[in-house]
Amino acid sequence: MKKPLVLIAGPTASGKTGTSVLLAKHINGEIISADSMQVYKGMDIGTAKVKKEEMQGITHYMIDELSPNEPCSVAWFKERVTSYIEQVYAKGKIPILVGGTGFYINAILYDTSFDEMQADLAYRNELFELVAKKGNTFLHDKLYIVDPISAATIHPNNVKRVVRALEYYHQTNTPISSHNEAEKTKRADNVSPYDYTFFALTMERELLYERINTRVEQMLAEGLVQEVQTFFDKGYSLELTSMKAIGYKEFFPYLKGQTALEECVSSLKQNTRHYAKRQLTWFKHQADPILIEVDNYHFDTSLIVDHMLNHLEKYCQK
RNA sequence: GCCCAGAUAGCUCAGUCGGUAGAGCAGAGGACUGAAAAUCCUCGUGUCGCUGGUUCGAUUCCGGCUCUGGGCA
Repeated sequence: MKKPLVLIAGPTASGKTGTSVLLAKHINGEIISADSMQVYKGMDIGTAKVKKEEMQGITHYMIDELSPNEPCSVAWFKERVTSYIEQVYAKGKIPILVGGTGFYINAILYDTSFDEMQADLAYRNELFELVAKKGNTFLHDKLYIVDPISAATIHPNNVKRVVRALEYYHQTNTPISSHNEAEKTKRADNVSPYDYTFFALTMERELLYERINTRVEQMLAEGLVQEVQTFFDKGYSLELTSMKAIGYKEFFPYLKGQTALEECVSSLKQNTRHYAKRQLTWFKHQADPILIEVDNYHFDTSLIVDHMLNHLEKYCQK
């Protein structure tokens, strides 16, 4: 028998946090974050991490798991989350996976398989040096020889992907395209280890952009710049995955004294809007969630949760 | 009041030696399977300020006007 899993996704600033806590109270749930940046300790304001008081006694997992100088990856994330999900079941509760990182959500939902192998960083670097010397097309041609199917789908300029495909082949001697095919089939066939209900919060684009802008202002008022400053002072650089987070990377030029604060702020807003758009594209095409237009509910969390409960009747004991 | 420089896509601007125009940004759409808040792809018609004139033909040259900067009084 498959066990229940509730998912709440949505772009940044769509109200996931409040909604998820309220829902958790109704269905005796616990929350697992599906956010690639909230896993980092100390990155609180910029990632809009749930505050203690907002949790309202609901247990949250996958927050503050790593130090910002550690790398993060889907594989690691999946392993962690899977064990947390089991913990929640053991308590007789329902896990609610909440977050904006679609890639991570799908890994859980469709049980994407990852080999045990570690990333081969040395080989990656080798390839990056090669690109620097010989250009994008050269590397892409190299991929074409071992994995023409991937080469056909991956654009030569998408160096990161080309490198990963080559790395995969280097490690396993099989093309990543066949692995991808297999994983895609799982989604197409709706194969999931869970009896899941997947919600995604959306709203009119213009409204979302407005909310993003005001949220950035709030973050600044809460001391976002000082937060970034502490990492900057520790010598953390933009090389780190964590420092590539929106809300952090934008302030580095300011802290280095190269750019006016105002400029960094508008680029932060800009990047957030772009990000939200990418998230929406993901949820529209890479998953098949129940879409909830939160503006139709006047952003009223209890109305939204009521609506969710209609889909979750079977889990409500009362 | 006079002089100078501008006025072209939502914004910043390029350009047309006279044949009705194009970049960046914004915006929109999309991809994604061990970096994903990352990475990458596609999409540009607008009374070329208004108005006369020259011309087969003006956004482009000439005149006037309006507006916006800057300078001089």
